[in-house]
Amino acid sequence: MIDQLAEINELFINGPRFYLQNVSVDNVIFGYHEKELKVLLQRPQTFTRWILPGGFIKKTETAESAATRVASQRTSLENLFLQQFKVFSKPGRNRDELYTADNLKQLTGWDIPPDHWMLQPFVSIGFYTLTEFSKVTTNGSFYMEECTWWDINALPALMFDHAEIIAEALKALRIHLVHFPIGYELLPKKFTLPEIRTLYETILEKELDDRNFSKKLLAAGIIEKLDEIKKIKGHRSPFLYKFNRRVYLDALKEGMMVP
Amino acid sequence: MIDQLAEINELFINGPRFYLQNVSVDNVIFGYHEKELKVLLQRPQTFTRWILPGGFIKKTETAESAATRVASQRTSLENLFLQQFKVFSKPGRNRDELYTADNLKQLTGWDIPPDHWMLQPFVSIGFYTLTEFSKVTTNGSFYMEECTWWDINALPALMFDHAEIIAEALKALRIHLVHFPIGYELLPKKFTLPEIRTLYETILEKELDDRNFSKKLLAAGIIEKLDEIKKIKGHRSPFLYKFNRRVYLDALKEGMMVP
DNA sequence: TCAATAGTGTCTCTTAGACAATATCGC
DNA sequence: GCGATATTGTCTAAGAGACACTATTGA
Repeated sequence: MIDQLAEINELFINGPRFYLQNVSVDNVIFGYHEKELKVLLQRPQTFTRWILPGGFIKKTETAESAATRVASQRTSLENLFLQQFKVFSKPGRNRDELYTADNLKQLTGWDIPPDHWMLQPFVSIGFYTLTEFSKVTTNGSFYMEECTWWDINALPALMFDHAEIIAEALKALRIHLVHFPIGYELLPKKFTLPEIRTLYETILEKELDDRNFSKKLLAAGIIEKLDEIKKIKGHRSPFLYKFNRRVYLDALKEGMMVP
Repeated sequence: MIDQLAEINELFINGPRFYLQNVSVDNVIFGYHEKELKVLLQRPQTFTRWILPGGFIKKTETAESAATRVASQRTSLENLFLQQFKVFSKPGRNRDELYTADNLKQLTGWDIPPDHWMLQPFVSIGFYTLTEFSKVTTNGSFYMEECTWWDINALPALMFDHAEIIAEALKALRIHLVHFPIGYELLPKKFTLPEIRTLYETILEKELDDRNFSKKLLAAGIIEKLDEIKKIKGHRSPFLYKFNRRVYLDALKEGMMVP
């Protein structure tokens, strides 16, 4: 916490010395767990609306490192693979009636002049990633009262253009999903066919034919059947499968159509 | 020219007031003409290496408008559709042994202090577009001695990380090409089958089967055969075709596999 | 008639997508 | 046996890709 406080002081006071100005990163961290797709949002203590986890880029790091750093400061997630998907640059995009010098002063205790660098226009580089949200512990940063998951279909009121950023990230995720396999980081080592199919169905918000779906993944060699079943009460127990890591990674590189 | 000079003065002196700092746009403008794929580059008067047409973003415009503005300042191209493809942010990416305060002073006549805002680190938003290069007249900007087309396979020495930006843009263009039709802005209203096939072959740097290629475009309805031929000396004259604009635009929206 | 290029059809193989009956488990 | 869910195969249609001969023009 000391470190974090020191970093925040540095940010407010010495920001322009260490950080790039007029550019930020915003992370859309999608979390999946048991048929639900969620997004990680945070709310600064004194604000009534929510924001994406985001931050500024140090002069000594890439945008990707900045996005990864921001994500791991807010959550227990290390080494997330965050993917650039779009730059948002509409003039006025980071003006918001809540985001004023007064409110920032109230939030931080610092005296923020109206021309403070953080109140300047910013273009934001959007990143997204997909993770298993039950594994994530969120640690709200110093000024953040809350940092929690929200269902993708029931988002709270957001600040700035962050609703638009989430919408664009979802579009990007779905396009990505159709061309590349997903699931390696999201499912347990051993999983069932209904589990992986439901994952796809949840993200795409449409039903997939069970026969065709498994046929395709098996034919491609992406997943392999194990000699075990998962005990489930009340009905037939499903077989377990595992990813073939090599084929999976090849498909990631080369691309393939999935659903 | 007066306008341009005024703008450049404003840029050097009042840059931080009107322009975003630490962010720029760089345009990879691909030009196609008769089996050749080229890239538009410029060279500042006193420099020995080349750069991409690029510039800064005004606080009152989007990154897209900035890219379009820059492109139309350097060429006769208005309303180009420039496509964001990646942000480049490696620390030190815009350091270059040629790009020093001294050299900038020599180039511009202005007294550039070593901590001038243009010498600060910049992340750059990469845009690309594809155009017919025979239609383009280049007007080098004030400090640019030359602004010319270079063959994609014989690029000159470049400054900064611009060689990498071009390589990434080409990757993006090729992926785009496989999923969406191109050619509308690149070919004359009436064109022949060999012409459009050669366009694809040039960009992809591989041969396409002439029968399958035409079959596909015709079956999709993207192009339509006309009742005219193009007179060519020395051998059989090819038929002319035109795009079906509606189908073409639909394919642009929906995506399709082309080659 | 030759050189150069354009035009065109068929076959095979793979894949996408539609579709429904049977198996297992726990109660 | 029943309720709940998992598993699995076949058929058809469309598309991808391989492949080679004929047509036209002008010199």
